[in-house]
Amino acid sequence: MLNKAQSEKEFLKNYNIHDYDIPLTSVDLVIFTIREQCLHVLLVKRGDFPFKGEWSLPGGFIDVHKDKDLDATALRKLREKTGVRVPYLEQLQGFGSRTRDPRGWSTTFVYFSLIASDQIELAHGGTADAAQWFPINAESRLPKLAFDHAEIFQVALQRLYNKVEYSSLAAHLLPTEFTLTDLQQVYQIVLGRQIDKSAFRKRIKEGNFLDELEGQFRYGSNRPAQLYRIKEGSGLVYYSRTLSNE
Amino acid sequence: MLNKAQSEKEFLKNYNIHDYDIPLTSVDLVIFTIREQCLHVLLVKRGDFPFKGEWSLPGGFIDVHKDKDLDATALRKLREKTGVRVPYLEQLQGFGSRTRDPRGWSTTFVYFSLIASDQIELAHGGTADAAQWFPINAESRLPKLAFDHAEIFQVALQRLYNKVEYSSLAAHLLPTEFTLTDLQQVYQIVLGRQIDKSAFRKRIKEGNFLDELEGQFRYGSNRPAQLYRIKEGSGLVYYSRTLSNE
DNA sequence: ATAATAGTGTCTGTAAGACACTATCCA
DNA sequence: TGGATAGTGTCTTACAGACACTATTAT
Repeated sequence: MLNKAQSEKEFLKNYNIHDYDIPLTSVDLVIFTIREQCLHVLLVKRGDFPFKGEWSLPGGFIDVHKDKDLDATALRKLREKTGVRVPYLEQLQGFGSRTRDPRGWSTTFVYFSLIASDQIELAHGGTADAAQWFPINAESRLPKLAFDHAEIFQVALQRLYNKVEYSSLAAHLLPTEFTLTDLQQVYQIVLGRQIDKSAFRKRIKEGNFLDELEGQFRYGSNRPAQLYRIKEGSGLVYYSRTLSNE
Repeated sequence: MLNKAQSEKEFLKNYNIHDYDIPLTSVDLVIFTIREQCLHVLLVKRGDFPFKGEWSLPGGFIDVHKDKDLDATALRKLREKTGVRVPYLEQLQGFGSRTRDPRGWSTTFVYFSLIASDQIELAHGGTADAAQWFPINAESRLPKLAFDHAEIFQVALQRLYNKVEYSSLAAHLLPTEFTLTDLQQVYQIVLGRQIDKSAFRKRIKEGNFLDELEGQFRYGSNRPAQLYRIKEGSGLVYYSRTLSNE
C-alpha cells in the first residue's frame, strides 16, 4: 500500500497533458498611451495564420519554459512590442470560447497597460509583427480586428473610462515629470469633457500621490508651472467619490 | 499559388495542439452566501490527485466539447455543486504560474458568485466531491486550501468588500423577497460595521433597483415591514460615492 | 399600555462644481 | 503694459452620517 505522497508521485509520473483535449491559452495586451493630445492604442499586424495580415492586439502564447507566471508573460510581450520597462500593468479579464480562434477552443488573459509615449520605441522589422499606434476618438475608427479583439478592446476602453473617474490611474499616461495642468488635460482627454480646475487640484492634492519637485518649474510666457512626479512606490489612489455625478 | 483563404485552411489542417507545450486551464469558483447571519464560502474536498483529500475551491477543467465559452463552464460547475439556476456570477481574475499545480504550468479563470442560501441544495455522495459551507469571520479560520486557493480566496473576499461599498451587489445574497432591514443587515455582515438606517434607505431608494411588492409585508410584534424584490432585468447599480468615507 | 421594530425628518459635515480672483512669467 | 497660463478663495450643491422622531403591529 502506497502512502499519500507516494500515490501522488505515481499519479504525476503517469500524467501527460497531451492525453487531454484542452484549450489554447494566450495573453493579450491593450496598451494605451497619449500622443498629440489624443488617446491611442497599440495594434500589431499579424505575421502568421490565423488572421495573417490583419490587425490585432499584441499578445501571444505563454512560454511555459521562460515565463514563471502570467504577469511575466504579459511583461515579456510588452517589452517585445514597446521596449518599455516599468509601465502600469493590470489584468483586465479573461475571454474564452469555442469560436474565437479557428484553431479550436481558446482562452486569453487580457492585460491592460498605460505607458508614457516618450518612453516607447516600437519594435519593427525582422520577424516582428509591425506595430502601430491608432488614435481613439469620435472621428477615427479602428481597423477591423482579428479574433474577438474588437470586443476585448471595448471592454478595456470602458475599464479605462470608469477607473479614471475614481482613481489616480490617468497619471500613468504621462512622462515622469509633469504639471498639474498636464495631468488635468490627460483626464479631460480620456473622459472627453472639461473638468473644473479648482476642484481637480483640490482632489489631486488630497490624494497625496504626487511629489512636488522643489524649485523645478516649466517656463513659458506665463507664470511658471510647478513640476510633479508620481510618489515613489505609491500604488493607485482610489477616491470615495467619482469626478462627475451622472 | 494558394490564395489567402486556402493558405489558412491548409495551415489549420496541419495544426495540432498536442504538438506544443501549453498550460493546463481550469475554471474555479468562489461562491459566497449568508447563513445564520454570517458570510460563508463553499469549499469542496478533492476526490482526486493532486491534493487528494484536501479542501479547495470548487472548479474543474473546461470541457471543450460541452462548454461553448468560459461563462458556460462556470455555470456548469456552479450547477454541479449547488443546483442553483440564476445566481450572480462575474469573472474575478485569472491566475497562472509554473508552480501552482504540481502537474505543471497551469492557469485558472476564477469566477465570483453570490447566491441566496435558501436556493441551494449541495451536491453530495456518489463520485461528487463533498461540498461544505465554511463561515468567514474573525473567530473562524478556513482550513488549509489546495493549490493557490488561499490567495485566490483573499482576492475574492477583498473584491466583495470593495464592491459592496459602492454598488447594489449585496442584494444578491438575499432570497428573492426581503425587507430593507434584511438588506441592511447583509450589508452590515459583509462590511463588518453598523450603517445608519436613514442614510442607507435614502441610498437604496435613490438606486431604484428594487420593486416594492404592493400590499405585501412581513409581520411581527411591530410595525409590518414592506417586502421588496430586485427589479427584473436590473443589473448592478453603481453609486458615485462609497458608503463610508475612510 | 408597552415593547419592538419599521420608517421618516432635520441638521451637520465633507468634498465636488462654478466661477471669479490673484500671481508671475514673456514679449 | 498686455496676454497668457498658473494657482487660490468663496459660495453653492449633493449626499452620507447622526440622531431624534413618528408609525404600526403583537401581546
